[in-house]
Amino acid sequence: MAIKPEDFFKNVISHCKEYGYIFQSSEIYDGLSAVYDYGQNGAELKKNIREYWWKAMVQLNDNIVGIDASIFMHPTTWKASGHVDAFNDPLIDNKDSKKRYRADVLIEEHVAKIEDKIEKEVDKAKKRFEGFDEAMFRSTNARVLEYQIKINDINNRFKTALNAGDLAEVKQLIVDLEIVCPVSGTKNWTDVRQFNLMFSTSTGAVTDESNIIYLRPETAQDIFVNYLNVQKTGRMKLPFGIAQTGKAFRNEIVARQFIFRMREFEQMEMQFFVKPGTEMQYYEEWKTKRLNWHLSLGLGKEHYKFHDHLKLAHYANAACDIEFQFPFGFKELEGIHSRTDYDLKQHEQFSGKKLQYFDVEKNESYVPYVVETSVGLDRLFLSILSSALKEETLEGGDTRTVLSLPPALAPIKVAVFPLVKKDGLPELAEKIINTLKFDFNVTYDEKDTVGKRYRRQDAIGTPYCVTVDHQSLEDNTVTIRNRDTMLQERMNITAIYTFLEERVSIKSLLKSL
RNA sequence: GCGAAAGUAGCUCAAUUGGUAGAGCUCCAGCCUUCCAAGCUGGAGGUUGCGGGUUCGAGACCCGUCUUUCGCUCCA
Repeated sequence: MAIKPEDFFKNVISHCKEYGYIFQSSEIYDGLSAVYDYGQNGAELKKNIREYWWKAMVQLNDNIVGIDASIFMHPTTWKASGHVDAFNDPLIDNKDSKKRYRADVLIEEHVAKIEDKIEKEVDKAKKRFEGFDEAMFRSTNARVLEYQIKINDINNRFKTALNAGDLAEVKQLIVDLEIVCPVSGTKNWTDVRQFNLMFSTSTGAVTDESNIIYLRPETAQDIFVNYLNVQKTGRMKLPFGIAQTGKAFRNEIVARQFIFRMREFEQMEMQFFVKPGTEMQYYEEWKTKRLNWHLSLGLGKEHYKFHDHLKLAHYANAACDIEFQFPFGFKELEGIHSRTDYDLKQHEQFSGKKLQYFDVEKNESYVPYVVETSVGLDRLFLSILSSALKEETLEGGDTRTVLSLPPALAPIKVAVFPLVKKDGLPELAEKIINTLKFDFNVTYDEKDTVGKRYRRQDAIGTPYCVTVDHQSLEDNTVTIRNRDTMLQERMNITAIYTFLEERVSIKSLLKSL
């Protein structure tokens, strides 16, 4: 009974909503496109993933420290990083070919065509007249002058419109010039829109150009601008890393596929500073380490693959993605980039401050190279949740929905039930909860038959259920039932803590690395 | 952004050519019940995404808009 990937993905989304993992933002107001909220279970799962990453990075590596920097940064940061200039183009789409163009390029190309016509006139005249005075011809020939006036008009209109931010006028110009799409040959254009990757707001009570401030589109720059602070105060020696988790914001043109691409999302990044020339060694090392971290979650090796970037960004000398097989195909989960000294050098240049490291062995100062690991927390969440969700057919033809989350990451670690809600069983269950709740997230349920309660916990991914029965009152033993195998074993109440500690703690997961 | 499909109770879905919005599950209060969802009684929950229009009458038809999924596009 194969289920279509498309339908399966819909199941994941509705399961997330039904069991308190993810809600659409502002749902009662019809929602906000590509923004989602984590519910009571989602927040726990997300927190556990973050904690596992943080401890694996910061706690297990004595040369990596963590910071928590702010979302607002000095506007010059984004000039230095290249984000301000990279995404500021007026764009227009042709509705027939569905191709997107930069409006300024379309107009420039049109102007270039008119210039070609002038050149043709000049060439023709050159051949016709002996002792041809080109400058004189250009300034007096009626046809050339007409073309030249046209060009000047276009350029003036375009400049005025652009400076005034009048995008309707830019479109009108394209319409007036009867510019057609090179692919479809039609003039069926959308409106001109200005796209900027970054969200902006302003500081202070008065809004004007001077106090525009951006929400960071990536967390990496916080680490670069704090590089020297951390290195000096932490007495860090190369190679060392700075880790950070936090929100980033991108005004995506198309944000889709549930929490895979959101406008507000959370990154977990680590920038590893190394001696120039050693970066490839550490690049390879981190590729291996990060893949192993993912594999430790037990979602299945076959779901992961590396994708090496053939076309490198201007700052990188090596880059790859760890891709995961989502319900909609293999997509980027984590990026590992060798960023050279590009970022620190840019910040040196724009800030005028030296961001160098004094190497006592070589007795010289230099700007370190950087190897970055950057994973999307929300994507990680989706990878875990979508591979955990299963519809099982049991003996006897029953089906059950089970969320086989890695036990250490599950929102609720254990549920405690009284077999029936009388005869003192609820009281004993409560006692057990009181011994466990300081170390584990525990829940209690006495409604409906115990079988039904097991299934409820299966659906939210609780790895273990403890059931108190009449025998418990006599010999202090309970049954503990495994989510995945559905098998039960009987143990003494005092043994529960250690049993769980070995199976559902972040510590148990860290030890497996 | 373009194109396609969809939006009715918390969930999954009904509602004849336009004629009083229903069911199952869930949830809540009880009853019954000695370990894997299905027993009994009662109850809650909906301006049919939102706004207009056509009509005596709209969940259905028309227009706009929002949201979601899919394809294209985009993703230094």
